[in-house]
Amino acid sequence: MAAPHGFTADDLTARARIRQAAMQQFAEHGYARTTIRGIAAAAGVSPGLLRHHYGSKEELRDAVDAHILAEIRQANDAVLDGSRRGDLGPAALARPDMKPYQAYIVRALADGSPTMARIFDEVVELTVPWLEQADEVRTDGEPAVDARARAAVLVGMVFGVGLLGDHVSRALGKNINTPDGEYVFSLAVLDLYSHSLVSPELAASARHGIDAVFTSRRATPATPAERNPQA
Amino acid sequence: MAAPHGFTADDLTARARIRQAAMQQFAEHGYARTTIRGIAAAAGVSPGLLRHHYGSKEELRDAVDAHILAEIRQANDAVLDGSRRGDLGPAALARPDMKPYQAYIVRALADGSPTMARIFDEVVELTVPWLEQADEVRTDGEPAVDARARAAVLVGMVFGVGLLGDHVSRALGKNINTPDGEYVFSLAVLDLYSHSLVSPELAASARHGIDAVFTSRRATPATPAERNPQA
DNA sequence: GTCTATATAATGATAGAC
DNA sequence: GTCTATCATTATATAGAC
Repeated sequence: MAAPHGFTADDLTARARIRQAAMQQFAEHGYARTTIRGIAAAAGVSPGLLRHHYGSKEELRDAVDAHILAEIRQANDAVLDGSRRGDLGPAALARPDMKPYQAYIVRALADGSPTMARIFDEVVELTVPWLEQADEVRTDGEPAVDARARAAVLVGMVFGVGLLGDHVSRALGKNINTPDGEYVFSLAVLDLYSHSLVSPELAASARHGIDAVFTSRRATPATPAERNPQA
Repeated sequence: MAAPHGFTADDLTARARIRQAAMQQFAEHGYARTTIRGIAAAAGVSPGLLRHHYGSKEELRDAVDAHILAEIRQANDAVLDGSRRGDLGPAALARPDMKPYQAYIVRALADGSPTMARIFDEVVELTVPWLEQADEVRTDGEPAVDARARAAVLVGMVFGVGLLGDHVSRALGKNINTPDGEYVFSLAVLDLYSHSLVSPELAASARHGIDAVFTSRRATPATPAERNPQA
């Protein structure tokens, strides 16, 4: 969000500025390295005021989580009817109206926020039908694992890359937090999504390698049921 | 590693036990939340001994980084001749001999370790020829962005998912740190690698959407040079 | 609602004995 | 090489004035 349209940060109440500053600091530095004093300074208020409005550092975090959850719910209801949600899949996080919360969401996930964990799970649910749609045109037989398992891993990868943005930017030669860098990043993600990265032969070989490793390690071959835990 | 084969933790010098405990604690809790006292307790020594052997918390971190870097170099030289390295691509992290370091590497990346940043960059380099190989059999024209850009994003995703292992495990219904969970995880990753996740039509539509967003935001259409920053 | 001042706890760093 | 004891700093939590 930043400030609502037509208003600057100066127009926000101190309470809102604190929440906003906390979101930014938690997203940038993580919970542990963020200090109450740092948030207060960023919000232009005294440390004491944070306690007055939010009680403690942890309660402030909870308030930020709750606020973002509410914003997401509202954005979802406004932008999407239910029938379109399945179109999004793992790209849900990339929606323009999610942009201000992206960094916070992934950082809070890494920090163990239960609220953001729910978001994660919901995006996994969005992703299942998205993968099932791709499965329909699959030409090389049944998937090795069910769609939910693949969705969990895929969403983990898509969310997780946000935690390594500095490294991706460096390797990319462009900062992915600038419009140019974000553009290249988006195209790269889309290209990776829309193409197979290994040949069927190499995939079969890798599959045998995986089975060999885990069969010997577990001393029993995997059953189909184990490969499809949710089925 | 854990202890070298044939030896238990009790056989290691205190210095080595401290390094080992530090690696484990940094990997599990991150640098900021890990305490000197916590490491000392895990290693079964006094906090003072950490200073004696390593000087400070940050120097201890550097020592862990250097040790892991050396282990990786050694494992690379032992297991691989140069010609085989390109086969690995982003799966380099998944190599069995990298297993003990996986969690530390990705956590240290998120914590900004320059040493692990070098590892990241090297895996990106390993991944470029891997993607170029896939490009050779591509049937739908030139990639939207060059292989290095896609490699950067792909490696970011593969490494990044390790930071959200708890959430992936929950969504998966299996702990990916157990053999069963790791097996399902590996199969899911391979399946995602080896299949296109969106139809060509949907990809083209998404491409138009991306171009529309960034064209309007930047007020100038992207040039081919911008889409291929390293070319 | 907002601030200043202070209490309390945790942590990294240090000194010195064995 | 290893430990105990202590210092200095930082951060959160709290109390009370305006």
